[in-house]
Amino acid sequence: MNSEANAPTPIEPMRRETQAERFERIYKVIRERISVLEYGPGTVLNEGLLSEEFDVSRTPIRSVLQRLNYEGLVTTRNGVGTIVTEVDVKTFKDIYALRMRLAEDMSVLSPVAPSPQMLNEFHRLREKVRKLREGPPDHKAYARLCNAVHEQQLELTENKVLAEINDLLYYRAARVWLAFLPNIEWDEVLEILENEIADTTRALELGDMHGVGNVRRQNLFIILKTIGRFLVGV
Amino acid sequence: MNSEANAPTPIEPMRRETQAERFERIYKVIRERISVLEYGPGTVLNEGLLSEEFDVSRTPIRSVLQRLNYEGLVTTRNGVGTIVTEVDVKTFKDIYALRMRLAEDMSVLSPVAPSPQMLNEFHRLREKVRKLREGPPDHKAYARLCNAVHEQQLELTENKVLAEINDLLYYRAARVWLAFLPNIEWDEVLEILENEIADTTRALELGDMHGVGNVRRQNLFIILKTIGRFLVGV
DNA sequence: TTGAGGTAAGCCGCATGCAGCATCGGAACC
DNA sequence: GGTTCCGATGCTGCATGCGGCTTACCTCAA
Repeated sequence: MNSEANAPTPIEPMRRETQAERFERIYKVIRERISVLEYGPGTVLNEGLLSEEFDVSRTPIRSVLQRLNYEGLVTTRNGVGTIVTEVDVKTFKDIYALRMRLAEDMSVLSPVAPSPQMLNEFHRLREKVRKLREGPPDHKAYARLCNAVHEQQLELTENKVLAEINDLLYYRAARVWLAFLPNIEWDEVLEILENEIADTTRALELGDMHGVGNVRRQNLFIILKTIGRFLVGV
Repeated sequence: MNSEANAPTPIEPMRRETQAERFERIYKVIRERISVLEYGPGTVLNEGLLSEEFDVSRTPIRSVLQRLNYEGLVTTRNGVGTIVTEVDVKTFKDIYALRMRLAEDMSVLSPVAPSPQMLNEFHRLREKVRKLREGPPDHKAYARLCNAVHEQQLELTENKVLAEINDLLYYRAARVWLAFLPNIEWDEVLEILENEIADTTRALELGDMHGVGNVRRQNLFIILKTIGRFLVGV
């Protein structure tokens, strides 16, 4: 078939996927499904079905689910299945309070100088939000966009450990916000997001990393307050 | 044998250990061994040997090792074994910088009012340090004491998520300090620890939670600086 | 003596069979 | 009709055999 010179693929000539790479791939797929509420809280994940879908045995699937378990996204119950967690109000508040602090820390501890590529990426994300505003509500697309913004924000610190923890906390509680979207005006939701991106970009262009942290912090606060409006009775 | 009234064990009448409990037990044993340098950096852990020691198959041992892997305490390499990680200098600094911030956060976010039991516990710990100062250097006992102090400090916040993260970061990097102990005067090491406990107790008695955070922060700074003395050449 | 190549042993990653647990529905009894 | 018990079903947890990877040692040749 192939080989025999010709060099059709200069780099990565048919390299098979590593174990670790496959694990990471499956992990991220399932995590995203949880984060965009494709697997909503209470959903029961079946090891057998997942192993069929990803064409591996139950063993590696179990590894992935165990990791998601440690990260608080699912809980596994013997004889039943692996269940996507509900985030209780107290935990949600704890996480957001902490994320607000960490947003400041990020700009204090080891901020990175904003690169042109990064600015470009933020502009691109803002454009995507604008596109989304024109169409009808699409919560999944919105969620994916939030994930992408989050991904970029992780790049703003050189402190890898801090970035890791931010990542953990984001995926652990961000989906609560998604669950509240139906109660909120669609355009308002997107305006909040676009504002955050715009403000962040502005601060980045000025090299004002402290400002970037404040924007993030303020945004988390807005989300916390907005959700709080619906929790007064609880 | 038993049963037939008599009630020899009023509570927990011969209840077998749950899966989760066994997992937690094995996990904590291995984590402690790593944290007190019984398994020093570079040590190769063998799934087969561990499964013999704990009298289970390789499967649950693998679960525990995978968790330790996610937490950054070990890395598993195919065909070789599970290796206790070395903490590189940069990561160490990142973690301590973060822990210093979190020490403040702990007293700001959700401090708990100090209870008499807690004060008692701190007094007890201080007594233990005094005992340790009288004897010859015993790094393992010192390490266990540090773990115990850490455990108590986790009780100082009601923010469970914050406590979790503190725990993760502590076990991930605290053993670096232990590795430097041979370079430092034994009595100085214990004095630092006793001072921290004493200062913390004093602040707790005054209900000054902010002070507690500052004491913790200052102590982390001392450790960071002390280690820094030996890293100038690196 | 030194270097390289090959071989053998040991370990982890995966697949799979089996046992224990949880749940649901039907049947039997009150 | 309502309730309780029990059996069937399906799922996760565990044990284990096998394949692939890594490494160390031994051999042989330069």
